[in-house]
Amino acid sequence: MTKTEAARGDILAALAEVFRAHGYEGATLALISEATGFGKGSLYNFFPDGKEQMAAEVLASIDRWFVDNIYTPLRTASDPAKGIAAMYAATDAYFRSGQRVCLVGVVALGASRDIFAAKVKTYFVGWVDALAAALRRLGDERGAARRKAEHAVLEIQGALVIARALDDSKVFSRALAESQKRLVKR
Amino acid sequence: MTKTEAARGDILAALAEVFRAHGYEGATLALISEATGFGKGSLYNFFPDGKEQMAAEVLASIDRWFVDNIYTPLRTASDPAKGIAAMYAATDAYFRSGQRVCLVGVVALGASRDIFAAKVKTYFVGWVDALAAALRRLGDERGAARRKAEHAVLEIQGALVIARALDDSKVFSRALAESQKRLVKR
DNA sequence: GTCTATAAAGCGATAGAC
DNA sequence: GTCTATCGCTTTATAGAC
Repeated sequence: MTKTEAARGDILAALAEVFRAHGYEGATLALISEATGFGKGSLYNFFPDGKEQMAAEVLASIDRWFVDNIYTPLRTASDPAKGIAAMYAATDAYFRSGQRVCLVGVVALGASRDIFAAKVKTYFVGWVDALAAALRRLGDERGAARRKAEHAVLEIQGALVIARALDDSKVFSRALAESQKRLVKR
Repeated sequence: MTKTEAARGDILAALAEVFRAHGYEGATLALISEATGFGKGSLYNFFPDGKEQMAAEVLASIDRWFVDNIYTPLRTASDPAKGIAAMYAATDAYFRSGQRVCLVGVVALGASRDIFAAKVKTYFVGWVDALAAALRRLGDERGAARRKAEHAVLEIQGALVIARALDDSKVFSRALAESQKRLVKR
């Protein structure tokens, strides 16, 4: 990785936090400028197409992170059950036990969904598919694996909403633990 | 109900749709003016404190609707199982099989959560409590009823995210049906 | 009560100096 | 590359005519 590529990664990480905290509509260039430490001129040098490009690249970088750190390990783990356990652990860490919101989920619920529909779909389909593959390796039939995987991802997104709404991170970690237990057991 | 109270109800309904579609930050007075059919001057005559008051009253009206049409029936149904079935049916109808988003959930995930934290909490606590009361009447022990109720509400919110993300309303209705089955059975 | 006109501030985006 | 200055537009909110 070159030096400028690494710097771009740092900028995308800061951008992601701003979009997470304020949503696409609420993330102003003033907030972005403050969070990244770059003036507007520099930001438009990095992202000629402005805010939309920033969000698109952030979503792409999040998807990349999940592919590398969650989906691929889930598919290639020698023990699928351990792979699933690692997924839940990584998910709890990534979302800071529910104190950090899922930007892709926020975009899915918001008005900007139409602009980023393809990226939103890719993210969730990737998650469901990788989890379903692990469940099949655990012996589940194709349809059951898909259905259970979709439901587990749904539970994670729901847990983020409820944890934020009740302002209680224990709700999130508990929901994840129960989801995992349910997934491996039945 | 007086004539002006009914008119205010109509305005709040139109306001709710705008906030649902664009979020708190994205709901501009221009959009609100178009949706309600009132000029900005009239809007500030109805809501002297502007956008924040509009959203606060919308959230209050949503909570009132859920108390009247979901929480209270859930508590007073002669058959708790039928009360729960009615809740799921009303929920599916209210959210238009997942094509309509939950404004309270959207607010919970967004930056405006801090402003409306109390109202968000009231809404979800009211739902969980009412559902837990029905489950207790079905024979569940106190802790189990609470835990299962919280999980069911979590599933509804998660289903809204996934249905919007995958752009598939079948996902929502199917998730609700499975949630209901799971809740009454075990 | 409802409107139009307008204020004051903030918005995304661009130009141009360095 | 990064900045400051600025454009043109939109934002929330207010004032005042009717």
